[in-house]
Amino acid sequence: MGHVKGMPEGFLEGMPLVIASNGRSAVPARGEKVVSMAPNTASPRDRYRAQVRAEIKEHAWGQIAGAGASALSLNAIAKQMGMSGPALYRYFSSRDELITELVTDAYRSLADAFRTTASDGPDLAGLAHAMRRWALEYPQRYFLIYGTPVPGYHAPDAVTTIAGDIMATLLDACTAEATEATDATDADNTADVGETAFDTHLAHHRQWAGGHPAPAPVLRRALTFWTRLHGVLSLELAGHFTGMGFDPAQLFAAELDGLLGR
Amino acid sequence: MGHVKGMPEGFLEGMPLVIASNGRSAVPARGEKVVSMAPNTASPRDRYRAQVRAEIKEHAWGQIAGAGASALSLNAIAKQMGMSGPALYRYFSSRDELITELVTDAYRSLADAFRTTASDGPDLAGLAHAMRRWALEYPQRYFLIYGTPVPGYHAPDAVTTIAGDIMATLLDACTAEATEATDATDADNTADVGETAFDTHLAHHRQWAGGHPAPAPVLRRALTFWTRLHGVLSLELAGHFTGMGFDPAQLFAAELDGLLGR
DNA sequence: CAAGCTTGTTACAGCTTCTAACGAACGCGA
DNA sequence: TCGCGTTCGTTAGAAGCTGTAACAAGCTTG
Repeated sequence: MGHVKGMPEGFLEGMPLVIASNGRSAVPARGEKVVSMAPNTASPRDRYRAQVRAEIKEHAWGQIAGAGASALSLNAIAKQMGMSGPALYRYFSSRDELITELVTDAYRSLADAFRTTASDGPDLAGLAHAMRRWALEYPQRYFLIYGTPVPGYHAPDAVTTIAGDIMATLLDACTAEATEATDATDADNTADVGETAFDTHLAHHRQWAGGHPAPAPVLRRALTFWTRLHGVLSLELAGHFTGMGFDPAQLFAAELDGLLGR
Repeated sequence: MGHVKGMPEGFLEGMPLVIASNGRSAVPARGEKVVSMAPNTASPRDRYRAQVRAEIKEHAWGQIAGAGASALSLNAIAKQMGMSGPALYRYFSSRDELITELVTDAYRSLADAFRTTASDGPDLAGLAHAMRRWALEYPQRYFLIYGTPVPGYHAPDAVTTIAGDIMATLLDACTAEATEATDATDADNTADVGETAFDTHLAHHRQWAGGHPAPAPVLRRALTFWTRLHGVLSLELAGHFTGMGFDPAQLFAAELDGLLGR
């Protein structure tokens, strides 16, 4: 009900508002409706618009969790919200735009989880566990980021920026680990890790580090961390271990142990 | 043209037949039409049916390569083949059944690539390179197997069987490597690999090995091989390295080097 | 040859995305 | 306070999809 004709009466008080404590997190916690604090000075109409957009995205996440991103239906979302299908196109110009927003939010969510963890000190093991915790809590978001790509699709600038943030956090932690290691032992024995051929290749192809001062072996370490954790995590989330009997958590822990040098 | 009304006249000579040399491979090479050798005694109708099914699958692979599995359209395939939409339902009872077939074929294709490689001797490095070669040649098949899962979907028995075959091949290679290592050095120093906590866990949860006699450390090695290679490969195929500048092949080689003990 | 099975056709229901035209409510400026 | 433009939600409809039903025509087997 509610929406009979035209804009719903009293739309400002019509929905429970939750002011986001963290100004960055664009992905609401389960069941909450969030309006960012920054555009508090915005016009009522803008606030209502942001509100509806957030509600649409929430229903979208619900649908994705239930049947995957490919089954996302704007029409179904509209019905759930008690309005007609075409009304949603006032808020998202197309289904693709909505999905792009969800992808961006997923990246932001992961970046937030990483940054939050790293704020308690740059610790690779903590980052790894944060990664797994986040992935298990939001598998849909994980697959939106790391799942099957759409052949024609090209990610917008926003996500490449956020992906850079995530990588920077990881590089910070790897750098901290490296300096810590050289502090613990004597100087100049960093070479005991072994300079590989790929390290020298990386030294010449490091623009992806975005100005991060980490030396090539540290870049390589970050890449290895990323690929190995993704290897176990993605297979676990996709259910490839389900029929196998062992505990994926223990496999993850074992892989992390290997990464941290036993 | 061709199809005007009813079954096309002279359908037996209507299409170029290629008799499969390998009786197992259900996935045809690019641009070929394959009919298995075994049901050569089948009725002409059956042969025609298999022929059309294969042609449908070929067009399906083309569509998947172009726009992803979610964009696969039976109607579009029918048009490409010059017949009406509902006609396809004589060959596949639903879109899901077609996709399931494609998934099964993808598994079979990977299993064939593995088996072929292993027939030249059980060599882990060779298996790894075969994996990457296959994945780069058929990224769509890789993502059909290891990509984003559909929440409700449960794989049919056929694919779990084939997945078991793949794992068996990998376990064979890992076993060969282990015995080779113990032959090279003296006896009873297998312990220098280090028995991890996860090894003992695996020793108690090994039914997934399907009766393979490999000891727990070998099981663990197979798992590690699988997850690490998948980690680099899936990120490469999904394009997560594209903007980064370095050569994915070298990252893969480096990871493989690490896996093989430098 | 004749009966039956198989395959193709068109028509249609019901879903989807998305556009177009319209009316009503909001809210800002005068 | 009043009015007018903007925004929003509506219905109608095009074009596409999956999948079903009814029917026509040809192969194939008794």
